[in-house]
Amino acid sequence: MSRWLFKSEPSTWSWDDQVAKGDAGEEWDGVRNYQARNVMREMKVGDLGFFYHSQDQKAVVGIVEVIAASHPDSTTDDERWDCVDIKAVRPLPQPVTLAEIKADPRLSDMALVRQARLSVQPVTDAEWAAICAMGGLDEAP
DNA sequence: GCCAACGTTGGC
DNA sequence: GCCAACGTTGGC
Repeated sequence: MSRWLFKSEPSTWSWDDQVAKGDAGEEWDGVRNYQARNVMREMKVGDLGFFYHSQDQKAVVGIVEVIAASHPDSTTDDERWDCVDIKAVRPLPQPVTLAEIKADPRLSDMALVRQARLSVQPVTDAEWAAICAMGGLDEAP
């Protein structure tokens, strides 16, 4: 099972918005970037990901699960763009900030650090475990 | 609010 | 196919 990271501006789509959707989840639509789209095409149902708030908060705030594999983005007729559906699983007891991530040598290769503008990213198992621990989870899900 | 990074578009 | 111009994102 693979791990991912989804970046969102909270003013557009926040963790609270995601939680409010419950188990029904929501399309991660609106991505118009080939690299991010290609990342989503690799996702499988049951994969987990981090939910990251860009802009003001700049922190990983929660964990989401992929509940539908890549399919056409319903917000456009342009067939180039696909997206997955995700649902909120649980918040991190303590958000992990970008500053903490940048300060941790284990996380220096993360796309979050290397490619700030990529909105959907892969996360390695080691990075996943490290951030879960930093976020206050006893055990990485 | 500014600016660096970087992706996209369009003219040639 | 190249590259300049332009637009957007996101950190500071």
